[in-house]
Amino acid sequence: MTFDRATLPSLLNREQLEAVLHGEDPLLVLAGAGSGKTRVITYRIADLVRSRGVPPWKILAVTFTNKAAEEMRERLLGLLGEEGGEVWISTFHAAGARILRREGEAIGLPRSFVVYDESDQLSLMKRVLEAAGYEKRQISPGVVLRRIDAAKNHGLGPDDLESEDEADGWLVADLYRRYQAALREAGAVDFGDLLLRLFELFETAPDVLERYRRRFEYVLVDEFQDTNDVQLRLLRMLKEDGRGLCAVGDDDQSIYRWRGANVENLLAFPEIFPNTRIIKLEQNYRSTQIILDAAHAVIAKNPHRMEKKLWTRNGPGEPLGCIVARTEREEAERVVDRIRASLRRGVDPSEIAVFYRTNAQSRVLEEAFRLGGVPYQVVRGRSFYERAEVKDLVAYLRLAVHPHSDVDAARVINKPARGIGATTLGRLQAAAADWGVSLVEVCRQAAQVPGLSAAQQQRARAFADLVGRIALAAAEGAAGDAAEAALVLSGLEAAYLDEGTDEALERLENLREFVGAAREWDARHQPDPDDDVTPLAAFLEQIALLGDADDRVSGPKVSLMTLHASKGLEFEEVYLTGMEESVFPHVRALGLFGAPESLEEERRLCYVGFTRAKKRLVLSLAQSRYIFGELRFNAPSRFLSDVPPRLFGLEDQERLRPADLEEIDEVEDAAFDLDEDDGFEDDYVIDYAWDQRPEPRKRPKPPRKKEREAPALRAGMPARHASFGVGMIEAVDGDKVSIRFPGVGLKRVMIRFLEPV
DNA sequence: TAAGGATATTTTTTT
DNA sequence: AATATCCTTA
Repeated sequence: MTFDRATLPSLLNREQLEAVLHGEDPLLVLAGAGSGKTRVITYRIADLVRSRGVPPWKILAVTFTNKAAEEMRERLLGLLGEEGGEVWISTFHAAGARILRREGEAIGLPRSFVVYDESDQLSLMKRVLEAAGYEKRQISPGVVLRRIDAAKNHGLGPDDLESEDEADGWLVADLYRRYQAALREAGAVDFGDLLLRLFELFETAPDVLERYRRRFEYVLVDEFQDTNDVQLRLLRMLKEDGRGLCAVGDDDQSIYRWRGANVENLLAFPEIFPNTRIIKLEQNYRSTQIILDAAHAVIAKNPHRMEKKLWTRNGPGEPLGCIVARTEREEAERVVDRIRASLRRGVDPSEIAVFYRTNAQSRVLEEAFRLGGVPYQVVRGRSFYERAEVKDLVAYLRLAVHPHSDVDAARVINKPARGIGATTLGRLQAAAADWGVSLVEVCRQAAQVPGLSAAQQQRARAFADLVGRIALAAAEGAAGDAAEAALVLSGLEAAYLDEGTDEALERLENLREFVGAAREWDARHQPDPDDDVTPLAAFLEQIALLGDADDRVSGPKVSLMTLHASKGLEFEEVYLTGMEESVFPHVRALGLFGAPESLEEERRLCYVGFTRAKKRLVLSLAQSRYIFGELRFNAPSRFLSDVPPRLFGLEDQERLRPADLEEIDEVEDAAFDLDEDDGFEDDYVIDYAWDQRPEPRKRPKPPRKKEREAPALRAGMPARHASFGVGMIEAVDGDKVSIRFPGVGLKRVMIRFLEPV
């Protein structure tokens, strides 16, 4: 597939075509869900390059997630071939990191700076609080960090906070200053800094700004409704008059207000940049009319929005589905049952998704999927790199690149245990504060530290030594070699092997997988001659910014994710779970807790969720659910009653009553023949479940595990199976039993999937 | 100093 | 329910 301008009219509708061919004046594309905005952006870039002779490296395309960037890059490669790879496509944050890496020395940022993620920030803030002499109980590091982060998103420094009317502004300002100083000492930046310090760079070094101004002749920004104030400021610096700037967005899909996103940026775009051409894309190519009507019914209740209504030629489609369960467990099981029915009908598992409001809801769902033997995949941003053992190894590697990173040093100084406990660490940290040097440096000069015994001095020196040796290995080789060296030299490998428990071996397995990921990265990335950064430093940056490298998923699977993670994706079948007041909309958006604006954001989130579905949308709820380990009874979500009953197939009714939902639910279950036995489970489902790699994080308590693994079962005993219900055992054979379920017939199933009655 | 148990605290969403 | 933190004991 290559690009040819002449074919565009046959590929695009009138508005899309206009957006693609539009000239240099600022352009704002208001693109409803599923209206083909990625298509517009990619074709516009292709047209700039092929028809208008713009060198690809003069184009910057900014996306909101790394996933979106990846997808766009692929599409461009398809349209433009190799040249497509020369377009700069990345998130704002990744672009910031890249520019700071090259130019940051102008504002005192070392070339090898590390990017701190949330947990790094937290440990740093804890240390800051301690050093500042605040009582631990009085100030929560998390709260302070949230305040600082909010300030950074608005482009505010400590001084700006001091003048705020908030009574504790001075306190936050004080901690903000100390926190920044600590980051600077560690040679680190946090997420907010990637933007804010870029701004600082452009302000202090006009020549640098000028270079990038000239370089980025065309800038395209996707998901513009979710940009924050600093991002807008950066754009205004790069494109003062807006010429060559194209923003694409949808105010109805703004769901990151809590992170500093400001819809006003989108609404005010035409005023900020004079001569803006506005193009609306309202034809939807993704969903059925029923799904669009449902989404519209929910979003229309928001007062402040640019009125637009999506339409489609796809036809009405089938009515919405509905599940009313008694408990969250039952909800999960019923969702899985319906999915199994769909799979039997031949729907591709990768075309099915289950959404939820909070990550915590995934646990029960995962269990149900595992028990039901349906292949699934949790789409989580960065779970792998958040595992404790992986973070440990990363800490060693970051120390190798940057020995000043005290957070990392403190993390691994006694990992594996090498006799440097809390007391010794405290003394070392005190000395580091006194002398104004890093923890590793203090360790090197341990003899000078007051109060250390000879043995402790020796251990501390050995640690400094270790860091040096890993650094040596890292300087020479690729990221993979460095990771391997860290794993072995640190003693982590030996310690896990020594421990020898299943858990330890699993952690070690994760670390080996990490080494593998590093090697794979080495193979795929040739060093950028511009950057003069070691492969290891580049790899570390990539894992700080980017999530799980787990996109090399094997085989088709059902996707589980939060509503936020679903943005930009589409599936034939979508299950939206937890449709209950105070789950969705979330408690914190309701009544006492939330401002009215947060309820509006929940509504937009619902709109986003609905519009992911192409053909079938099922809404589910549980009448009772454990929250914080406490049983709660929640009313059905207000979003359910916003949906006109006719969309559920109830023709002659004005309003939806709770009882109606249950009725629809029952009718549907019957329609799907959920009890049908067609051998599907045996061939596909159950075996698969047995293969599935266990989730490392979940380790059932030993007594329960035992019971699960080997219940004492004999012929004649009853047992319960998650999907088939209670049946009578007829024969036991190794780890399988033959068991007869009423209405299902005789089945051979793994004992593991049975529960005693 | 390390390990294990009791107790407090937490969860909205993520670059 | 699951974790982080504190506290006791060996």
